[in-house]
Amino acid sequence: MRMSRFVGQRLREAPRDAQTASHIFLLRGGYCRAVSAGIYTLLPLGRRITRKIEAILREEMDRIDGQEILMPMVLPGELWQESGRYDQVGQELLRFKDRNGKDMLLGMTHEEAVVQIARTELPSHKQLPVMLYQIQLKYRDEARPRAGLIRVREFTMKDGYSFHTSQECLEKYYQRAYQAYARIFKRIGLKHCLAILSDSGMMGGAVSHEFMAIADCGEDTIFASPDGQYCANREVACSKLAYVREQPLPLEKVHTPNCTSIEEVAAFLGKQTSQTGKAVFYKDSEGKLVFALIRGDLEVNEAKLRKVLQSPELNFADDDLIRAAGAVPGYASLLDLDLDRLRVVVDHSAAQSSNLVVGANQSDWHCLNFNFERDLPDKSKVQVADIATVRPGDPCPVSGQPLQMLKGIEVGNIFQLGTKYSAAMNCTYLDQDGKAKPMIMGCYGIGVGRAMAAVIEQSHDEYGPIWPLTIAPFQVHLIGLNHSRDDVREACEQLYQEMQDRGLEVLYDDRGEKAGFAFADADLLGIPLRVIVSPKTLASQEVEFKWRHWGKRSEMHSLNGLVESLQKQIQAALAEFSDAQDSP
RNA sequence: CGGGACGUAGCGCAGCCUGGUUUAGCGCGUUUGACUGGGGGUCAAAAGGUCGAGAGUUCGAAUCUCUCCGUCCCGACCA
Repeated sequence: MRMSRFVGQRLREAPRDAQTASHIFLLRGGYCRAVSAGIYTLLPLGRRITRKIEAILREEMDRIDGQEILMPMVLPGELWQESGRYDQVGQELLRFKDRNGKDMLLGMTHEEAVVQIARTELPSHKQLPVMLYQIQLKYRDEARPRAGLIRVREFTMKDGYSFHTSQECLEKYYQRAYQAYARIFKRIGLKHCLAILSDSGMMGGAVSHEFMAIADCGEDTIFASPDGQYCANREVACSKLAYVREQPLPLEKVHTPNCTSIEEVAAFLGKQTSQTGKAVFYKDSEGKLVFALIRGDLEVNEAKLRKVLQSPELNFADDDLIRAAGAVPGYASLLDLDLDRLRVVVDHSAAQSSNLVVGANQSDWHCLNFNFERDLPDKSKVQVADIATVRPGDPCPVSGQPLQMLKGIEVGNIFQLGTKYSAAMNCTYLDQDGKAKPMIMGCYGIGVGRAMAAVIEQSHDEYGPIWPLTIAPFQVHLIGLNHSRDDVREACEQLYQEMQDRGLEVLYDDRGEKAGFAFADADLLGIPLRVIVSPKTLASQEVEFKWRHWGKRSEMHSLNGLVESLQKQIQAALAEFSDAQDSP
């Protein structure tokens, strides 16, 4: 491709809206343009990259026996009513009516659509297992798109769905998918990518992993053990905290005027916050009050609590609701409370610690020496669970080592769905025994544009992206300096022709711009190999070449045999990514 | 949905507070020409604007008031 014809202007300055490296460089380099909040057009540069990522995705999905299909982005509401999600999912699902007034929606994920296919196309156990995948647009009406292509409303996703006759078969396939994902991210060039335990959220299902590209701008918080034995999303991460166990002392009421916060109470009584119990109130999906009790120095993890309560929604309760249940805000306590009027969840930290300071359920009074086992004889109305937010440095649940906190971009995820959708939507097969059974499903997603952005976050310098050869928009950037001179132009044209003949992907800067201008553009394009032709190099029948990741350093190479040499270097470099080709 | 900021040419900004010599400027980019030629060069000329939209105040509004829309940031939410 000749740069004089190539669409996508480089910008000297980034739009003010762009904050993260990937957002800035994607816009400055002319990879994409915003159309609306979280909605982008990919320009040729960006599209060339996503096509390469998509090609890798197809290869790896095919290698684990995936079959590509293409489902529509526009779906009838009734299909989602079958699974129950039409009403469950919130405003991220964009609903609208067609001209006949029929409920329609834009697909944000395709379980329903693929189940519709599976239940008609796969009637027999003999056909299973099967994995169907697609690379298709999704739409999620995000409340807050951000960071360029990292969090968008419309995006391309590779989503795959597997169908099995047994949990065992699903687990086996899940392992293959896991391996395929590891290969994919390696081939795409994501260097720091962790597979972590995650919350399956609205997807349902028991086991799931998220693949996180570690990057400071990532939205997800990860807790990782330094020895690599444990790695989990903050939403599910747990730790092995030690709890203070002592001989229980008698309950004692103490006057604590104007001490409505844990810090105030602890300071007033001369205690550590970890010697107190904190009451946190929420309102669940049905509007019922939730009383969460946790050790004073810890925070409630709402994602965990939501799961314990099986409540998709959870909001802080207002004081009126708390009072209505008979509790006193600021001094609330499980003691002297009618537990039928609310839901109670007690964190292990509060259930297992001895002699905590808790509220007395009376304004300006607390109780010393609360012991859960002793002081709440009727445990039937109380759930004890892990609802604590892990803190950096807390001990790893596996190794006991202090957990590190990392930020990550979720570039992919895999779920063992089980029969959630097949059961709800009557997706059954006839088994050997002649009985209809629901298929056991898994699902596997990767965001294409987000993966591209994540690569920039991990691989750039102050001048622009540094693309891995496997997904680079071009392999070679050929630049002619003093391009108006016949000898330079002719040498460039000849090289350009030869590179194309040999199948190299080459972008040829034939614009005749000044060196500084051309180099600055080249840095923003981030093409791995750069070849520079100028009167200076031609004087010795040479050209200059360098790898983008070298920075400004370069080497000379004789014109003779140049293209062959580049081809070899490219093959060698690609081979470094392709030990991923080994069978799992 | 809560908090904050912003909206003037493709991009970055000034002007607004204190309304009127503003025919709305500047830098980058774009077009034309010349000189240049190794890290966004110099000179000359040019094109490009419903000042986010609407209403109001005023003799007069980019500037003051109100409403709406849009965008970004923090939080909430997020298969």
